[in-house]
Amino acid sequence: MNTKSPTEPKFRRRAEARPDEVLDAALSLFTEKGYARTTVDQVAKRAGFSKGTVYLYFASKEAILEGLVQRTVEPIAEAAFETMTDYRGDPRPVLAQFLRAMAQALADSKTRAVVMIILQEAPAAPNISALFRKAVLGRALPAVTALLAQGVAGGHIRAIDPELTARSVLGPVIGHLLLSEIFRIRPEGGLQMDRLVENHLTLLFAGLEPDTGGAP
Amino acid sequence: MNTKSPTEPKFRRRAEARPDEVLDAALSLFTEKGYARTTVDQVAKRAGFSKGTVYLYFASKEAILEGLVQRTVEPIAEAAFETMTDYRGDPRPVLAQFLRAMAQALADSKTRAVVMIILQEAPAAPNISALFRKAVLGRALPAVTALLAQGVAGGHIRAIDPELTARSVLGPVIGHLLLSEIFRIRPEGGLQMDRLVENHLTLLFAGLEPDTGGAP
Amino acid sequence: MNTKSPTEPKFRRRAEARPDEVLDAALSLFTEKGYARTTVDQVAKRAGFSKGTVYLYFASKEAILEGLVQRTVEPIAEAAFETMTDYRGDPRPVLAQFLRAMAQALADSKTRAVVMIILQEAPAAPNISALFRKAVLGRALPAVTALLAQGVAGGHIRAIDPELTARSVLGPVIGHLLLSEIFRIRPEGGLQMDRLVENHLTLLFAGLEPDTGGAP
Amino acid sequence: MNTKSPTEPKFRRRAEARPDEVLDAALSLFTEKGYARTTVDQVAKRAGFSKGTVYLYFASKEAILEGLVQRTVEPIAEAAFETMTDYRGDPRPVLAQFLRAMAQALADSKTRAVVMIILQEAPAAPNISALFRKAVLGRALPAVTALLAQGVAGGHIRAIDPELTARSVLGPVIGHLLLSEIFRIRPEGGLQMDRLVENHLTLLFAGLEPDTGGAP
DNA sequence: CATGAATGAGCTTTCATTCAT
DNA sequence: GATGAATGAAAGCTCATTCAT
Repeated sequence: MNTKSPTEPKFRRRAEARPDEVLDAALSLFTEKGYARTTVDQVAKRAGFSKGTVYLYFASKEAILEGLVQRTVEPIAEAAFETMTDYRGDPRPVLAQFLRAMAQALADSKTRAVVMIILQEAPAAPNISALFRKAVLGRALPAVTALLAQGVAGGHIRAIDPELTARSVLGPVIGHLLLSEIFRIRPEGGLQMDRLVENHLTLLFAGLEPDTGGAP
Repeated sequence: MNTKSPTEPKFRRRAEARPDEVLDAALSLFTEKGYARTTVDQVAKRAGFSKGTVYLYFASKEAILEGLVQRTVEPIAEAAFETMTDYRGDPRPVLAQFLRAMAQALADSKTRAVVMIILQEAPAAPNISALFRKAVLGRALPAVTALLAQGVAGGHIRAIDPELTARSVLGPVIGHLLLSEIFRIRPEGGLQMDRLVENHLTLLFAGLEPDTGGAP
Repeated sequence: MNTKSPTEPKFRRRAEARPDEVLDAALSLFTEKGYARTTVDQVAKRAGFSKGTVYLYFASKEAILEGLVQRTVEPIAEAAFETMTDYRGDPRPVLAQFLRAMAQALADSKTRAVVMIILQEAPAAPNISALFRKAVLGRALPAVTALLAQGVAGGHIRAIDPELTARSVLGPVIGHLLLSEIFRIRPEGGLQMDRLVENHLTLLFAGLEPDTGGAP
Repeated sequence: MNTKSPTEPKFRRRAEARPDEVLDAALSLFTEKGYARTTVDQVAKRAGFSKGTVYLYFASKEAILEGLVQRTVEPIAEAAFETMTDYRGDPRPVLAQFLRAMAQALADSKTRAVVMIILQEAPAAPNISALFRKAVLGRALPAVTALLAQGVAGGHIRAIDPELTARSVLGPVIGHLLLSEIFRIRPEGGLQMDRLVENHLTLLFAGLEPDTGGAP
C-alpha cells in the first residue's frame, strides 16, 4: 500500500526537473502553433503549473526558446563532427558515417521539432540563428566542404564544386525533414529517415565516382 | 456647378492596384520582421495609405498572408509541371528542365521571400501550408516520383527508390535556399542558384546512370 | 427637436483636447493615490475613454508624469524670475515681489498638486527631478542667493549667509504647502498662502534690517 | 537521543533583533528606489534572510513601512516637546532650543530618510501620514503657535500671527531638508543643518524683536 | 523557526479591428 | 471610398503573499 496521496501534491519542492518540464511543454506548443502564437500561460498550464513558476526558471519567453535550442543543439553537434577533421582519402565512407549520424539524431521527434522551430524562428530571433549557425552549420558545412575538396584534389571523387556539392550532400535530408514536418508529406509507414539516407548515399556515391572517361 | 477641383490630381493610383501594393508592402515587412511582429499599420504606412484602407481590400491580417501566398504560388505551379506528364524515356533531360525552372522561379527575390514565409508560418496558419501543398508540392513530388519510376522501369536510370530519390532531386535546392535566406550562408558573390543547380545536375545525372556493370 | 443624440457621441474626432484631458485625470488620481498606485486604466476611465486611447497620446505611464510636470513648471518659472537679474539695492522689495508671485502661482490647486507630485516622485524618477531642478530650483535659488549677497555687500541688509538665508526666504512657503497638502494641516478658512506670505515678509524684512548697533 | 547538532552555530542572531534588521534593510532600499519599486524579496536579501522570514515579523509590506515610521517618530516627538509646555516669557530661547533639537534629530541620516519616505508615501498610505501628524506635527505646531502667542501677548516679540509664524520658524528647516534629499541641492561640504539653524535663528530673532519705535 | 517554490491577480503595453466622419 | 481615433482583449512580466517542508 502506497502511503503517497493519490492526488499529486500541489507543491513539489526543489524540483530540478522544472526547467525540462517547461521546455517539453513549450516544445509541443511551439510545434503546434508556433512560437509567436503560444503564450507563456499556455506553456505553464501544459507543464502543469502556473505562469509565475515559468518565470522562476526562465527570464523571458525568448529565454525558453533559447533553452530549447541549447538543450538540443549541443548533442547534435557533438555527435556529428568527430570523424571529419583532417581526413585524407575517399570522402565517401566519412560522408556515410556523417549522414547516418544525422539520420539517427533526427530519429528523435523532439530533435526534429526543435530543428523545425529553429528554421521557423531564426529569421526573427537572431540569437537563435546565431546559436545554431555557430554550433552546427558553421561546423558541418566547412567540414563537408573541406572533405570533398581534398577528395577532389586526391582524385578520389569527381571534380565537382565542393561548396555547392555540400548542399547536395545535406539538402535531401533537410528537404525530407521539411516535407514531413511542415507539410505532413512522408512515405507510407512514417519518416524513414534512415531509408532516405541509404537511398541518397547510393545515388550520391555513384554520382561522386570519378569519371573513368569511357561513357557514351 | 462643379464642386470638384478643376485640376485632376496628377497621380491617382487606380484602385485596382491597391491590393498588390498592400501585398508588396506586407511581403517586405514580413520578410524583415516576420508576420507576427509586423503590424497592419506598418503595412498600410509602407503601402502608402492608411490602416482602414487595408481593411477595404483584406478582411484580416491573415487574409493578407493568404493573398501573398496565392499570388505567388499559382505561377510557380503553372510554370513547372507541363513537361512532366506522361513522359516516357530517360528522365534526366526532364529533370534538368524542371530544376532549371525552379532555379529561375527562385531567382526572383519576392518568390523566395514568400516561400520562406510559408515555411515560417505553416504551423500557425494551416491553410497557408495546405495551399502550398496542394498547388505545388502535391503536384511536383508525385510528378518527379512518377518520372523516376518509369525511368527505372524502362532501364534508363539506376534502380533507386523513386519516392525517396525525389528528395535527392529537390533537396539540394531547398537546402541552398534555407541556408541563404535563414542563416545568410551563401557562396561568395550571392545566391547563385543556377550554379548550384548545374553542379547538382552533374552529380545527380552521374548518380542516376544505370550500373553497366563494367564499362565498354 | 435636436437631431443630435442626447447621449454623448461615442467617438469625438480630432480632439486636440485629449492630452490635456489625460493630464487632468492623471493629476487628480496621482494626487489621491500617488503615481505608483494609479493604473493607466484608471486614468483612462476617469478621463472618459479607454486605455488604448491614452497610449495614443502618451508613450508610457511615465510620459504622462513628465507631461504633467512640463505643463506646469514652465509657466511657474517664467512668471517668477524676471525681476531678479542684476538688481542692485535693497533686496527686500524684490523678495516681496518674488514671494507674492510664488503665492499666486500656488493659489492654483492644479499647480499645487503638481508640485506635490514632483516632491513625491522626484527621488524615484530622476528626469522629473532634473526637469524641476533645471526649470525652477536651479534658477530660483541662485537668483535669491545673488540678490541677498549684493544686498549684504551694499549694506542694505544684515550680514547673513546668503545661501542659507535663501532657505529662510523660501522655506516657509514650501513648509506651508507641505503641511496643507500632505497632512491637511492648514489655517481655518483654507490655505491662505497670501496671508502666509505677508506675515512671513513682515518677519523677514525686520530680520534683514541691518543692525543699527544700539541693541541692549 | 539528541538530534541537534552538538556544535552550536558560532553566530546566531537573536530573533529579537530581526525586526530591526528588516527595518534597516527596508529603509535603505526605500530610500534608494522608493517604496513601490522595492520588493519584499530585496528587503529580505539585504537583511540577510529569506522572504518568508520577513513575513514572520511583519504582516505585510505596508506593515514594514509603518514599523519604520513608528520606530523613528516616537523618539523625535519625545525629544522635542518637553520644554515648551506652559512656558512664559520671551519665546526665543525656547525656539532656539527646539530648532537645535530638530537639527540634531535630522543629523541622523536614518531619521532624514524616514521623514522623506513619509512625505513620499503619504498620499498612498494615509495611516502613515496620520501617524506622523499625530505624533509630531500635531504637537509641534500647536506648541510653537502657543509659545509665540504668549510671547506676543506678553510683549516679548513683535505682533505677528502666531499660527503663520510657526511656518516661518519651521519652514526653513523643512525646505533645507527637501532641497538636499530630493534634489541633491546642498551647500558645499554637506547638509550643515546646524549652520542653517544658526543662520536662521539670527534672522528669526531679529525679525521677532518687538518694534521699539525709537531706540533707548 | 526558517525557507523559497509556487501562486495568480494585476500591471503596462500592443495591436487587430471597427466605424463615425 | 478613405481615414485614423477609438476600442478592449490579450500578452508578457512582476511580486506580495502563502504554505509544505
